[in-house]
Amino acid sequence: MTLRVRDSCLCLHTQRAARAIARRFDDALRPIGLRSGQFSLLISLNRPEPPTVGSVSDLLEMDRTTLTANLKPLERRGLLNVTCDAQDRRVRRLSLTEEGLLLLEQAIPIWISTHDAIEDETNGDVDALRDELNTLAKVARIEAKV
Amino acid sequence: MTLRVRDSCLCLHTQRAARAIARRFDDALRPIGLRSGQFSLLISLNRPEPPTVGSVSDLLEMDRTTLTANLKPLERRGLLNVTCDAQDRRVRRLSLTEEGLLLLEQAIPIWISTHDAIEDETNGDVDALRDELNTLAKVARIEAKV
DNA sequence: GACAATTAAGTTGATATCAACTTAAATATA
DNA sequence: TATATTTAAGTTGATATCAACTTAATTGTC
Repeated sequence: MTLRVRDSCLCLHTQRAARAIARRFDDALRPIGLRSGQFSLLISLNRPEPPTVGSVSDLLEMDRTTLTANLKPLERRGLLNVTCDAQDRRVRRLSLTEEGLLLLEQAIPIWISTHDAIEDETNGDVDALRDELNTLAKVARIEAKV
Repeated sequence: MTLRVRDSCLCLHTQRAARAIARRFDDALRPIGLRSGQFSLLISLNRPEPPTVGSVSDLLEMDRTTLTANLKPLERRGLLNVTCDAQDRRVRRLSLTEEGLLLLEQAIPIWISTHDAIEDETNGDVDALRDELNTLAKVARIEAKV
């Protein structure tokens, strides 16, 4: 029985793939001092309208308090700013600094080459995988609230 | 450009799905005091021959030092034992205790119902997803060593 | 057998993750 | 308008994650 669980558990398999791919991007991004999660976070902030804490944590399927914690080292490095919203003072808006934007520009070519290499090696339908991951995330989220 | 990255990045999408599904299993397993990762770890130990630290961290695609850290709370709770190998004294062998096995038996039905619910909701080919996740993990691992 | 190289695992320090609780502001209701 | 409810976000404490460094034991080479 435990064998069946070990071999079929979607949670285990997703975690395992997530750790492996995160390490791959961590390695690639190390020269510019970013981790994979930090890159994903910065990418999520590059919008015309600075997003709120809640909207970014929803986008990343991440606990709100995790995001708060993750912002701190990036804010210390001057890569982003956290400012109060003018209309609603409960709301915090997250924006990239000039420095953050410059670092992101350095990160993009690294992301492209790393991602291309993984896609090439995968030899599968990457778009289908992405769709299935989105479905999985959505299902897990909705179910948890029922 | 950052939009393309955000929408297509396999790293981001895998992390996101991993967080969502982990929370789902965390919720389900909370009544028996296990997190999803702890459940996966205990499941990995339920073998005739107690596995070594290195073999389990390979199986879970997890850094060896992460596994060392994760063992501690479970060992404190008396769910597993860490013992020296008789042949090679560098090697540590990990085994479930009686208590750990009993807890695992309580966890199995929770896993089944949770996993079934997610599979039902997914409406997709879960086996294909699992295969693609395995490929992704394998590719990321091999590439990193080149 | 002595010593170098390799291998298995632990320690430390920084970031990541989430639950439970708290704070503060906006909104709804009396 | 006063108070209750709701909403957005922060704080604290525990576990999770990994890199860099270290320790200790085995293996290889002379």
